[in-house]
Amino acid sequence: MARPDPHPAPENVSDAPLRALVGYQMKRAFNVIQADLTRTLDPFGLRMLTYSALALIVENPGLRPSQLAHALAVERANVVVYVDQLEEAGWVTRTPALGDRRAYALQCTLAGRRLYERAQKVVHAHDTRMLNGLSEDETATIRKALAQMEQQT
Amino acid sequence: MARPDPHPAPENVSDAPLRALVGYQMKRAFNVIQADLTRTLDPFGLRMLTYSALALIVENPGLRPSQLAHALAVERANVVVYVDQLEEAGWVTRTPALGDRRAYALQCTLAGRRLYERAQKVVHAHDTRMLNGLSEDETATIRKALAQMEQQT
DNA sequence: TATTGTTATACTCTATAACTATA
DNA sequence: TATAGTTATAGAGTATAACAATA
Repeated sequence: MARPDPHPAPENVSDAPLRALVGYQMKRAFNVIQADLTRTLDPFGLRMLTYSALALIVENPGLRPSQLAHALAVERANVVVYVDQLEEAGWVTRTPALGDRRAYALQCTLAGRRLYERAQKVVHAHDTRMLNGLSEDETATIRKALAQMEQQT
Repeated sequence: MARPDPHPAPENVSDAPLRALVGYQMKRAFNVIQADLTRTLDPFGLRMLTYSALALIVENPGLRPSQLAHALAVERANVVVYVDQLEEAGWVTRTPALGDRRAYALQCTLAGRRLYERAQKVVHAHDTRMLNGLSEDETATIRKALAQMEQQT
């Protein structure tokens, strides 16, 4: 007579111990947001990082790549790639910085500025959609908490 | 006579338009948390994903890889790699599932369970540290918001 | 036909190390 | 010596496509 399966597949998978971790919830939420934002920006030829880099260059003409790296909280080496892509697409220019021949001044082109303005609309709409159903107080709390987590070493 | 630099480096880089996006704040906070958790788990030979996979296997003996993929919200193909790593380290076993010769039942070993219990402590401490200074109400709000963002398509 | 586990692959994000030109 | 930009590289996360075995 056959004995019952010693390892039956669980019918209800419990992830309670993981769900208890805010860090785990953050990861899951962020993955969904990231994927959604990637789809949102794809028609513009941008990704979250190239959009962010473009935004900073539009807002801060003459920005140096090292400043951009610091503002984005990534290594300088990675910024090179983002700027390469933005430059190849004709949205950003590198011009030699006066007064320091090692450095470059980043500027957006007219096409770059216009692209940013169009993309900004959909990004903000995406962000609003993400917060759909949350009160202003709740949103403020989230902003505060995220800012604090970022500081927390 | 030299004209002034037409592209001086901005003295204060403005990232206000990006900071206005909760998605951007999420990304920054998550990067910090992720890096910190990676360092926390490194001494155990685990990463966030292998820790999560191990947790689910410990809590749900007999779990199928496809169930694990669903629970982790990743593709089945990626789960293969996590289970490979956990199996090679001797923390998890794959045994043929009775009743479906395509499937496997995942089980943790005694070493796997003990590792999980030790790692769980530091992970929970990490999570608590991350929320340091936030009230219970605020934490509850964040949990609610994150859960909702994850649902938001 | 559909599903399970798997392999192979590609793209992205991130970091580190080392190089060059310049400061 | 130190810094700015760069190149090369490696590890990790994620997704898609396609396959064999089985349902």
